[in-house]
Amino acid sequence: MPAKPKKPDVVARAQMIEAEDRFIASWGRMGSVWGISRTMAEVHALLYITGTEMCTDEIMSRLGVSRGNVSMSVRSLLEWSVIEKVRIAGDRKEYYQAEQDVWSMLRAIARERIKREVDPLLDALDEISELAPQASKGSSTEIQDLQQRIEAVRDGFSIITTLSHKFAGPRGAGLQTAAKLLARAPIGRTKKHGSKRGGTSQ
Amino acid sequence: MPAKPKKPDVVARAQMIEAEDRFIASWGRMGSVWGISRTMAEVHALLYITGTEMCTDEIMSRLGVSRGNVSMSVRSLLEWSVIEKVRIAGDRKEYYQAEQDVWSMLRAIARERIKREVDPLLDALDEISELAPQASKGSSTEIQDLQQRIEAVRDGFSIITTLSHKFAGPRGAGLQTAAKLLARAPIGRTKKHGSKRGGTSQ
DNA sequence: ACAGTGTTTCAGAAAAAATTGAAATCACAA
DNA sequence: TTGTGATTTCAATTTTTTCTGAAACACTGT
Repeated sequence: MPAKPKKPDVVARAQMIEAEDRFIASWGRMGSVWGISRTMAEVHALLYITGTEMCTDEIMSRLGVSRGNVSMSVRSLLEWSVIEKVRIAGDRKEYYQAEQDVWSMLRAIARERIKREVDPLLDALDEISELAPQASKGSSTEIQDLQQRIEAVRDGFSIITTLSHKFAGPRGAGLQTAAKLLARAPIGRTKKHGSKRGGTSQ
Repeated sequence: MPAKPKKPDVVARAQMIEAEDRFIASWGRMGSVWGISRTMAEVHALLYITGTEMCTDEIMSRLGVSRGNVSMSVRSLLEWSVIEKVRIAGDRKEYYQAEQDVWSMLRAIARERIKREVDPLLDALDEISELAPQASKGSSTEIQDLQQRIEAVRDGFSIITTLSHKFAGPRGAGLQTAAKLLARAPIGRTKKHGSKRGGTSQ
């Protein structure tokens, strides 16, 4: 048990819990917006923000959700590789711990989202492009236009996917370095949100 | 009225409709995954893939959805600036037409998604960071760690937002050029999906 | 094999989100 | 201003998604 350098007073402790809860709530809310179940996002937030490994029961009681829900959420998070199992000697329970490196985490999230949100669309577009009447010299402009529009979308997403795979690949600092690198290149202009603290820094 | 170079035969015409419907269905399905109402995505898909300006009733009957739903969807799409109103002389109805440039469209989508999915989180994180007990030399490691974790997430998203604003800004070919530029830089490795046709081409 | 823990599954319940449809509102020509 | 047709709004409804809880299952030590 690591020594507590200074025992935080009761007030600070309460504030910490409050801040954690708010973080969990915000992350959970975003989860919904991202098409992820709120609980799944909350479990992740809890493990990340506390940095502690926790077992099912601890998660259940802290978030006030059912065992089944925690079980399902944990499974998805493991698939996403944003948390991992931890075994604790002399304890039969499974403990879970969040990836603590933010960029690893963001890459993992990006990867999963591409997988869910872009790949299926690309597959569908390929299929549709084949199904549609083929454009050729003799085709009506309608047919040519249709093919051209499908192709345009397909190519756009294809480029985005390629890019993402480079940046969000599980190994390497792709996203991080790219982001930092590109953040300085003057392609456009930054907008607000540079308010508090270092912010965009670098 | 532009001449039809070759009147497409009935079969080709049917195939076109079929392809359009499939495109609409796929885009709609993705809409759900993206946290957008299915109808909103379908309306956009319809306007994009046909390239035609359409009025409320045409959209209603083609998609088989209610007037109210079309009205709401159209309003959102206008806010997203992925479609625009068109007035047709001597007609009292409003017509709508989709942005036809794919990169403009993708940039608009990216912009809106950042607005919905990242900005509120950044704001929340700032607030939480203030609310949490402030770290200082005398603080317990718990407090320092908490602040450090909040900060880490904040900075990550902050960089992503900055980047996105550069790439997805309404004017300029930010995303397109960046994508093309970066697509060749060997940061990682590409994976599948280069199957049919030009693919990632350029 | 079995007792004791811990985990997963899944049908039904609850909650959230999307959609309808009709009344209210608007916009414009006469 | 009034009449007409188009559009918007929103309470009620339908559909979809998420969550619960308890039974089934799995693992481990005896």
